[in-house]
Amino acid sequence: MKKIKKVRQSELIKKIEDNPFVTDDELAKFFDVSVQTIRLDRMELSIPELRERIKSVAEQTFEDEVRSLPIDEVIGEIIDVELDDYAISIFDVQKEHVFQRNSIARGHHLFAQANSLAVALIDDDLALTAKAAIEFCKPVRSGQRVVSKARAVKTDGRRTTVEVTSSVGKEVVFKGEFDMYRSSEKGGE
Amino acid sequence: MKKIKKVRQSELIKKIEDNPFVTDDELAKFFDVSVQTIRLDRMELSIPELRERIKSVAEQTFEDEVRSLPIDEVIGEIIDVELDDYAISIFDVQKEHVFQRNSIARGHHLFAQANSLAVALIDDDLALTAKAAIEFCKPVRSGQRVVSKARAVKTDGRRTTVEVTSSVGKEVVFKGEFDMYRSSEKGGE
DNA sequence: ACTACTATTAGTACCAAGTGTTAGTATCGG
DNA sequence: CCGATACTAACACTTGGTACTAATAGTAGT
Repeated sequence: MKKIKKVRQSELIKKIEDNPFVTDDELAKFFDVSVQTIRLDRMELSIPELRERIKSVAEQTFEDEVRSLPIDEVIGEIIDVELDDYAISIFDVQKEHVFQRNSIARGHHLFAQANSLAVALIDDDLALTAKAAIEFCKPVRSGQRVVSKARAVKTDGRRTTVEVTSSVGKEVVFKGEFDMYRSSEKGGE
Repeated sequence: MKKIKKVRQSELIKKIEDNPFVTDDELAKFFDVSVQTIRLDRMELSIPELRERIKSVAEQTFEDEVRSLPIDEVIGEIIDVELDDYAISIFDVQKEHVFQRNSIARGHHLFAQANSLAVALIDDDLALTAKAAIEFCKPVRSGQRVVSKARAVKTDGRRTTVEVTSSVGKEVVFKGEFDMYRSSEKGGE
């Protein structure tokens, strides 16, 4: 005997979630009902048609791709910099930067903001991070704006120590000490 | 005067790459030619139709999602994991991960691989990085494959210390000690 | 000037995967 | 047995195309 409506509909949901690329026709054959019944089910469950499903999946990807491009360029926006002295950047935490489960920002984004700020601070063509000691003081959530402040505290030949503090409002969320390496010794200016 | 064919076609490619969701009709209006001309152009350039474009974008996402479903949001590809013990991931450094000037991988990518591996290693819904001490031992370049190995070395209540070592071939390029926090204490097994 | 050729436009038939609507049939509970 | 719910069927219409044919405009070659 055929499955009862409720059962079919709940299985339909799973089926479509599992493979959003399935057509009404295929579903009809699978459940051994008419295409119309599948359509009615979709109506009742307000599941959009195949093309809309595919489109929305594609739109997600596309937006993600577009948004993750500039991540490599500069993480956060540098709003002030005095080379070999201090630098400030801001970074707006958005949905794509957080864990889906708990909407807490993934550590590497905060690290990336601080690290790239430390790199930007060094007045040299080739600045690399040699070591770092970091601390994630408080979780950061989607929608929050992180202000990162970097300060060069010590320079010794090709090594520069940079201290970075990131805050949301007045609360410190991240602290790091970056040991930076440069290709040439700091020239006297 | 209208643009010559060659020009239109090269712009058409950009236009579609830029926004794969554009219809022939919209393109026809944009270039002020007939829909048929756009279709002929697509044929010549072997650009698939709207739905196929969208579908292929969606398929990518879907495949990606499937791959990262259980081990959510990891940088690099996890190839082995034993929860609360060890984990291994690989990460292929590509052009977009390096500084343009010197083609050396940006630190935060190596950090991200190590950090997300440390997160994946923790057998808990909510794993966060509290502190980390890291060292970039050797520059990594575009095209190289970084193998990252994480090992849980100490667990004390909600704190777990994870040691991560990343190598290219036999050479260690990154070392890190991550102090991870979990939402619930590790259950005795 | 005539021909050849390219680029463009127009129009037709067709397809997939639907929507929206109306109508008819089955089946089950009370 | 009646009526509600569930299901099926049929038809017109929509989008965004493919595939094909035919007509036209402009340009170059000889």
